[in-house]
Amino acid sequence: MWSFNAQQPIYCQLVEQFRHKILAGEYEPGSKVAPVRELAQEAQVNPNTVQRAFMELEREGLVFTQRTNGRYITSDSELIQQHRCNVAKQSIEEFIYTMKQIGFSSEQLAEELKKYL
Amino acid sequence: MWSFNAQQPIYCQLVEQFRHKILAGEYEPGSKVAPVRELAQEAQVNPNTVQRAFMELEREGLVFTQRTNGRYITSDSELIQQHRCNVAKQSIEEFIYTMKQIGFSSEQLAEELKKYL
Amino acid sequence: MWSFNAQQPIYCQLVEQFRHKILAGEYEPGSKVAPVRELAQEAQVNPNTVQRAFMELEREGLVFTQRTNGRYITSDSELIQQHRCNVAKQSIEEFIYTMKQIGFSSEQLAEELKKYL
Amino acid sequence: MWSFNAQQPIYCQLVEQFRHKILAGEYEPGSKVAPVRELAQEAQVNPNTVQRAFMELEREGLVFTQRTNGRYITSDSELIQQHRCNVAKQSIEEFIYTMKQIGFSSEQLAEELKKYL
DNA sequence: GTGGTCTAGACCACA
DNA sequence: GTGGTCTAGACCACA
Repeated sequence: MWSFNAQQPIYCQLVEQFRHKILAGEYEPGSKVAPVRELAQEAQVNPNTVQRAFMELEREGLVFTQRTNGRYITSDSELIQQHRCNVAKQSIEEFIYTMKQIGFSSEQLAEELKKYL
Repeated sequence: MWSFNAQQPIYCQLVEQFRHKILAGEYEPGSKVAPVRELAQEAQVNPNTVQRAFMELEREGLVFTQRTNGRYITSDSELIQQHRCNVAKQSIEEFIYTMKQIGFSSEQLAEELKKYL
Repeated sequence: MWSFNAQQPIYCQLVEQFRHKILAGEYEPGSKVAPVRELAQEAQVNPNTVQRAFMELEREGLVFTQRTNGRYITSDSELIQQHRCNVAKQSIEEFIYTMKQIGFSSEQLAEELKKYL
Repeated sequence: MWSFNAQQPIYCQLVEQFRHKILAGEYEPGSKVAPVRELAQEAQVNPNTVQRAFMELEREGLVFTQRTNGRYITSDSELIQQHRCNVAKQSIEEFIYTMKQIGFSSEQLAEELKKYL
């Protein structure tokens, strides 16, 4: 379930995967997150690395900590929507940028995409 | 003309930008490449960094060195086409992967993309 | 009425808020304090947490327990005055310390303060 | 020169002290910051702890990293001014809040402050 | 039991 | 040489 590449820091990949699960609703708003140590074991990484990933997600407001009680996914579904739109936008823009850079027109790009959908 | 972010090694960003210019035909097949020192000055980076970028492009076959005479873009336009398809494919797959991960269906994804084209 | 931040232990915030109410005379000297369970419910915290806050206030002498009869605010108004002066002093010194640290002179500090009074 | 209390995490105290030195101009805008390892030894803490403090300062934009070359204080003196005003404002508001809470009027507060200036 | 902090130490990429 | 990442492991406060 958890796999990492060597190009990017593990904690960054953790952040991205957690974030996407939250944005997809796979982790339900308001639900409790598994303990750091448990996730660490599951993902086969050090608890500190998971901790660091959550620091970032908390900064983004997608997750919050209840002292001594554990972590929770935000219940603010509007915030989740906002983040989802942002990630989508960024993903689309990066995609278009690359395709144009290697010489695809808007039409060719859309045409090419269809083959993979 | 040359700009770099701090997240990624500069030489990687150079490779990507050179590659895209080759694949887009901006650097013509068979044409001579400017000397490393010149490019280094132009991009405001260390010549070693440009050197390292070319090592990668040579490994990919997009560029070759003629001893004592300088570097050239490959004339093998089929190879260029292949690379162009690969980059497009990879870009498309990564795009689709991310969008699906955050809960977009194929239709929604295509719909959303249209807004930005 | 009771609100807490996540940066500081709740019992510390309770201590501070109780103390300030005593020092301001909002809780009258010699008056009876509401039962721990009641306060806990009112503040939406665990009774143990309120208990711990009172232990600290008792250590400071601002509150005392009459076995089986409940807790009372001290009647020693001189002690209250002393504490009030201490808190004020500490607050002032910390304020001046910070302002000087970021480069405000005594005059600038006083000037700046006026804007907010 | 570097001293820490036990109430607050060391990395937070480091952040605060670095920040104040930047805001006071003690660390000049654009100047190079000593290497993490050096600062760690100077402050008698682990390099990771210093590292963590800088992560926060970078997030605030007061400091930036030049890959493999070291860290620098921001040259954006307007940003520094903004932060300085913010810290001052927060410090003043907290000071006023506490003093009022323990029963000082604006006049009494100003009066009391004078004694310490 | 939960998260938070800190250390010692290793290893890596970059330039 | 510089910063960045990661691990193992210890210890703490809180509730």
